[in-house]
Amino acid sequence: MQLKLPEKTIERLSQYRRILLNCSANGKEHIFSHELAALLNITAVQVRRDIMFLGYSSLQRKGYDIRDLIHTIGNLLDNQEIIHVAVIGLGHLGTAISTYFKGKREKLDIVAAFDIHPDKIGKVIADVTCYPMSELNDIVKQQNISIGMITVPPEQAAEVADRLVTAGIKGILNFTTVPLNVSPDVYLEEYDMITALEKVAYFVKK
Amino acid sequence: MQLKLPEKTIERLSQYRRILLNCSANGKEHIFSHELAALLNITAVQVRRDIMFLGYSSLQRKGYDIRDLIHTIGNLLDNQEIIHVAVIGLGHLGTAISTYFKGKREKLDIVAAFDIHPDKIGKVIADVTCYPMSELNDIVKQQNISIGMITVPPEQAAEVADRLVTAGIKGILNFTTVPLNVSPDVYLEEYDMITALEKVAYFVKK
DNA sequence: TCATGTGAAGACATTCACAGCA
DNA sequence: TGCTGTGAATGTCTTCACATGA
Repeated sequence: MQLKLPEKTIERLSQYRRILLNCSANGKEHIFSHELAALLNITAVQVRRDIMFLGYSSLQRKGYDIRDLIHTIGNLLDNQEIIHVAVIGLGHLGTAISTYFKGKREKLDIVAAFDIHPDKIGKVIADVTCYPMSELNDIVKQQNISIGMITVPPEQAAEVADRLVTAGIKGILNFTTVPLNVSPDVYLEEYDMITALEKVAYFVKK
Repeated sequence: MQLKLPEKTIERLSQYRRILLNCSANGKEHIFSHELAALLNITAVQVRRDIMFLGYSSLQRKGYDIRDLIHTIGNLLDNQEIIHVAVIGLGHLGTAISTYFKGKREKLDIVAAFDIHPDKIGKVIADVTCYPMSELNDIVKQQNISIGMITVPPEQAAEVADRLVTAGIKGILNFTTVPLNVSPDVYLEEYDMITALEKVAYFVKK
């Protein structure tokens, strides 16, 4: 569909956009590569290299046009249609994530949450309704949900992943601490906080 | 202190250990590189290469001795003394993380939480007491806390980071969506869920 | 002069391919 | 034979160095 972007570039584009949106909200119209770099603790060359991949060109001398750049990044990262997302597991983590995301991106919409606890079912958090796990398959299909975020306790993660795949999900973001195994046509991103903390601990001691 | 390990290897070592602990708890004593690899969706060569860095050698033919390997990894990742960790912001995210971690690692201990809301203060979640932000500086020093996990709303992240650095913290794990800027002798790890979700969305559409 | 865009070099990470051991 | 350990090749990412343009 598009020239292939390096994975790291994609991550940074997402971050550039977030910062640019913020700058734009503050009335800023142009930005230099070194300004953007400073805000993200990276080098200006890195920023320019990433923007190079977009094929975007600045107005020399005045830096990049913020509004333009936001659109260019959006064209690359976003889908045409809105992508529907579900949260599985509405404990503290699931709740935090739902609240966080809701309304943050036009093209990404959390449309449902699932849980097994009867007292959670029917609850509405940040506009997201919680359904029983038993309806997962039907609702994923009905609502055309293509991404699932797994925030259940570790013991249940593998089963939830299977059910998501069976329901026809296309991407999984796994917040649990167990690595998952899914069919290769489902994109899986592991998001592992224990590893992150242990890494910090490792560098702290040195 | 030790030969320098590649960053990626450190991340995987943390994951290997988690899996090995699990295997060990199930009574398994030896493991082949390809078994470990399959559990993490990586290649067996990768596993062997990482283990090579440890200087650890297997009993040929029977795979790696699980107990030994756990210790070898521990010697590398862990500190001698226990590292004290604080959570700043005891909303849903902070609560989830505290509950998650508590007691998961011998050498990493969450010893305090901080919040500004009066109704949170004094609460005890998973054995972690919540203190008012005003006491942050004192408690970090008293308790010899060297890592802070920031789980406050984005608007407050920068200020919290500054206060942590002033208090003498050595490492920060930032769960908020704003990139932070700290002095270079503080190790900073950004842990950005919006980027992770946007990345999944990108790969899903293709 | 000051910032961008980019070829080329360098650093880092993964995979190939195979020797060697039990 | 089946697995480990590793030199060498490949691939990916970052940085250097500098030509170019306003």
